[in-house]
Amino acid sequence: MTTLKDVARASGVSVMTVSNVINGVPRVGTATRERVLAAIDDLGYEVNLTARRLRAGRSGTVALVVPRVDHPYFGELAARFTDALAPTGRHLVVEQSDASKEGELTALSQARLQQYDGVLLSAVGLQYADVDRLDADLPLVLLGEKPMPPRFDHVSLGNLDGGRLATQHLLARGARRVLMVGGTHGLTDGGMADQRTDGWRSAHRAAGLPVDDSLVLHPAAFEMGLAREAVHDAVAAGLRFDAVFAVTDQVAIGVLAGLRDVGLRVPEDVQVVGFDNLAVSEHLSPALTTVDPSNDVLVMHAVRLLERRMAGAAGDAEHVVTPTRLVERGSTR
Amino acid sequence: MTTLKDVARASGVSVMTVSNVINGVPRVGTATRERVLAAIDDLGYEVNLTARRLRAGRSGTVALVVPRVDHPYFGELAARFTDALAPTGRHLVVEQSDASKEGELTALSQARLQQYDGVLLSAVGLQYADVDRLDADLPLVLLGEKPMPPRFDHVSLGNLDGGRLATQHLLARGARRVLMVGGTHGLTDGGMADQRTDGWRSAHRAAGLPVDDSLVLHPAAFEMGLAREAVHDAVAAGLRFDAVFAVTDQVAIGVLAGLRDVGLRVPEDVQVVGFDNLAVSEHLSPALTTVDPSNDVLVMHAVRLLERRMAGAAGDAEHVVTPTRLVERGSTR
DNA sequence: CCACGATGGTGTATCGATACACCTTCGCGG
DNA sequence: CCGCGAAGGTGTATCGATACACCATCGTGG
Repeated sequence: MTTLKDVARASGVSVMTVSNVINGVPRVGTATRERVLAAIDDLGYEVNLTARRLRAGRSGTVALVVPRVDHPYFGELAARFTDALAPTGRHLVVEQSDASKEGELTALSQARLQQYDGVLLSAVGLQYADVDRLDADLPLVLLGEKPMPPRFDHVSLGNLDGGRLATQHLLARGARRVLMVGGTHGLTDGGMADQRTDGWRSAHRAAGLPVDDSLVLHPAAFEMGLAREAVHDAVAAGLRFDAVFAVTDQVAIGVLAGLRDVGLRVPEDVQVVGFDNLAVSEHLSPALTTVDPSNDVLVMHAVRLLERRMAGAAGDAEHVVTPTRLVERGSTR
Repeated sequence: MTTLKDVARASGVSVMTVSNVINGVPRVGTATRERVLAAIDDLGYEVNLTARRLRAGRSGTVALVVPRVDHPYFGELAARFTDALAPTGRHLVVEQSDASKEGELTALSQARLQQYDGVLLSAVGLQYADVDRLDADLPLVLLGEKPMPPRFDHVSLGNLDGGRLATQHLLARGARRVLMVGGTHGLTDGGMADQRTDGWRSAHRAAGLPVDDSLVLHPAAFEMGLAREAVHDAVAAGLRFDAVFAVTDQVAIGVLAGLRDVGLRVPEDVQVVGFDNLAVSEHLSPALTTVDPSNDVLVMHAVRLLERRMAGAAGDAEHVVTPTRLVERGSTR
């Protein structure tokens, strides 16, 4: 492995001069610079980022911590962040927090996160205490909906509004019994599902309709297969409904499959609304009506806030909630 | 920030003893060990991974480089690798190579990759020369189908077999004009699409049927929206076909949508087969018949080969191709 | 009763790049 | 012709952890 020293020797200057050339410090003469650049090219020298990071403190890298990237929502989010960070000259790496060895949250350890200039941390699946343990002076922006230590900047989606929007839409289209798949009964962790379910409740109240908690189905996880089964079970149990609000598009995909399995037509027999507006949703059969949570706004704010912290700003934490918007497609009338 | 020195001072021992405690070196007395651990706990000390990496060489981290994680195939792959690496005590981070600033392949630079103990590099979207530039002694396993420098271990999917399998299945089910969406005309880069298209050709020849290249549609990218439009255009142009082999499930989703748009029924009018067996595919309407490329086998081999290199093995590079398997669902008869 | 091995612990150089203070040399104004 | 500032360049300490050689103490077998 070639180091600064090798380049210095090869070009007959000191290591500092080589370092200065690499970092574009202007105090190097043109002839010298060229000699050094030639030597770098010659030896195929590349800077050791680990050493630079240790000495200079900066790494040029930002981490995005999400539960798993095989959930399309997080995959799409990661790609958005990558694009948003590219113009700033910083590089994004993705860490998955669900993949813990023996329940240890390795991805979340202070030691690991400290390697980065900044961290975008999706709060989904994390506990308040885990996050509270983190150093306050690590540039960190929280994403997602869980209640989290207020000392951190926090950007979240408009879950309450979105849940209300989705449900209102169904009610306005004539639905009277709106199944909430992936909802929660009462407050659990104050997270995404709680908030979206609250929106569902709130829309019922606003319309002067009763809130029937037996319509709230809570599968063990927000996965397509489980949602599909939940629909089978509900129908088998004789539960009557004329619409479904699925807590995520992912769940909605399972719901659409489940309804098809039991011979119910969408939107004629049952209307369906999702949440997230995944890329795949407009290509489903039928195309999925869904709540668009303005991920672009989320990303924009998160990057802005993180840049501010990385630049050393110490001010109060900012808490942002994105606007939501209903995207009407074929799964509702 | 607290360092080893602080802990040493607080517990009245040398930094080396603290280091030995942290690394579980057995030459530390029980009483001392406990005193040190107490001090660590007290001060909230966490090891500086950057310093450790610089000195000790190891980082405990493996990078997976994929084009983008918003493509479900890569998202699912990343999650699989994360799970496969967890038992080895190593940590996975995901880098995206498509996100280049001004066309620069930052994720692929030697400097960046050298930070990791090992690298799993998806060759999709990379050039031979880019990869050839990399140091041979970096533990690296190539994934994917492009022709790449043979000095690296390389695990790829059985694209040729899979393409043949898919097409054979369609022909066996009575199809006579199989549209290949996302195929290529002749050899382009020897990559995934070329190989799958070859499989399509090969199946035709094996069945004694003519190979009609006008049936090969090549959208600009393997995206749902473009595939959907490609189907519209083909139908509008009067192209006749009774089946579609989509180069990926992602493309197949677009194809299903496109066929629905123009009023063609699947599988009655047109049968469809995809490739990848994404999680979503079994929940589509109709459920998608697809080629399962044994990603678990891919992951297993890749991890095995990488471990071998990280352990210092120097032997010849191994090249593995995974077996493929057809998963029959509702999109074929 | 001494030599020697086991046990427990320490000092120092080092990984590679960079911050910072300092040193030359040269041109030019007074 | 001297002094001073600018331009170009260098030496050294340092970031934090670890490898390695070395040191001290003590128990025990010959």
